[in-house]
Amino acid sequence: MAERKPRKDRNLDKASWIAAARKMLIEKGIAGISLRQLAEELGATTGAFYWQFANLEELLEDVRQDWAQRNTAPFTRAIEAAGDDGWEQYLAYVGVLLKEEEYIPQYDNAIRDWAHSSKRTAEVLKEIETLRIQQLHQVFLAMGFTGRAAQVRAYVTYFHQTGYNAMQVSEPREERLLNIPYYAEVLADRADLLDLQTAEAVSEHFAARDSET
Amino acid sequence: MAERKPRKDRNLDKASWIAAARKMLIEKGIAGISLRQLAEELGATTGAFYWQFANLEELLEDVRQDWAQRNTAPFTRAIEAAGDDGWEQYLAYVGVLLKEEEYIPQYDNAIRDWAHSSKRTAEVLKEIETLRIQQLHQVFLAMGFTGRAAQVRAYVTYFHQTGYNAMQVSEPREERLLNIPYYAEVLADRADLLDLQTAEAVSEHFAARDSET
DNA sequence: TATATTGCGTAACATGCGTTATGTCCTGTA
DNA sequence: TACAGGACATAACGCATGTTACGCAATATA
Repeated sequence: MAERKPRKDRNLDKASWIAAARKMLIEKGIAGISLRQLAEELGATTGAFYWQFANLEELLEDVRQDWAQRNTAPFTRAIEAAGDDGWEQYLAYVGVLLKEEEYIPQYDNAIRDWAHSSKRTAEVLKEIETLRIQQLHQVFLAMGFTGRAAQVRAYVTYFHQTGYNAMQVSEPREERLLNIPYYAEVLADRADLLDLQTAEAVSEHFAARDSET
Repeated sequence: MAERKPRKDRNLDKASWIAAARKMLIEKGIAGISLRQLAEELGATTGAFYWQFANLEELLEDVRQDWAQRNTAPFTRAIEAAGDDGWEQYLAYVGVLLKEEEYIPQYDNAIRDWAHSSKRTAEVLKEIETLRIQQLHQVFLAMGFTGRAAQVRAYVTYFHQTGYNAMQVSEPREERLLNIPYYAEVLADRADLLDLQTAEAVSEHFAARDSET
């Protein structure tokens, strides 16, 4: 039962606890996080935890920062890499959403839930969301929309994304891809993508864009 | 400390507990609900609770049903009262959203949070959301949109609403009203409301519609 | 080789939780 | 007026939680 492993094999640094907490937060929500379960997940005990952190809140604050960085940076990178053209920026943004490799929508959901019971989390969430909407606003300005029209399109796009994630839609990937051109028509007023009639065509349109950079 | 009130004054029926639980759920989320605090809110103790319910789960199931009814019926009523015209139905739908008297957006948020930790809640949520999206789909069909275009507009409208609520936007009411015409232009492809240049004009447009029925 | 420090494991504490057993007052009925 | 049952309050049980005190082995240092 002791099973005390030699020092070299164990590597319980802060990052390990943060990673385990992130996983547990995404899977079970903030209420599902407990120190004992975190420790068990890592094959350790609560005693080990208090060597790295002063208390649970200190870990949770690190998780908030982990989220802010992981789920924002991919969009910033993609948009900046797309150049000055607004339409290209929009496609790059949607590309990150569709891949769901770097950006983890469930991470967003968990943070949003948590924000309802934690003032500090609500603070961080609000800060990041303001930043994201400003990013989208710039994209629509670059597309040629002005004033309230650009603002509203940024809102609709981001709220739609948030709502889609929050609902955990169980849409087949093919259906989702086939809808993309219609979203583009509604949100960006561009019919360009309506020519893409199959899911493969939509997918390739974004895949080709990836390898360009 | 005893402070036992006479029987006539107390009225601890099921509805009282459900109302208290609804309030607590909306304010603090599902994790903030505890039997002892509920009892304290009602000036009672946990003993009183178990006279009305077999256990906590039984109350929570009643809360789920309370939500399903309270936050769905207003839209159904408004749309049916609007007649056959799709555009009128859309305006009626937005009217309920704007009033925020019957429909409580925070109640939706709390249920959606809860759904992440409760399989049964996720089940009820999914059922209601499917129903809501079908309602919107019918509205856009009545407006003349067909096939995937009607479907996507139903999605965007509902996801946008969900996202707006989930983000707890702190938008001044005047700003929100001024944006409404632009939402209508994007989502319903109708520029009718763009003539409304002031918040009062938008507000009156929906107020006039209310008193018609 | 002796010692100090790092890096944990172990066990206990106080607290809050849902639930239950039991006691007790109030009210309706005869 | 006596009694039965409804409508609670009270107190305790078992459990999970964050936190802390303490012990101990592995490593670094001298």
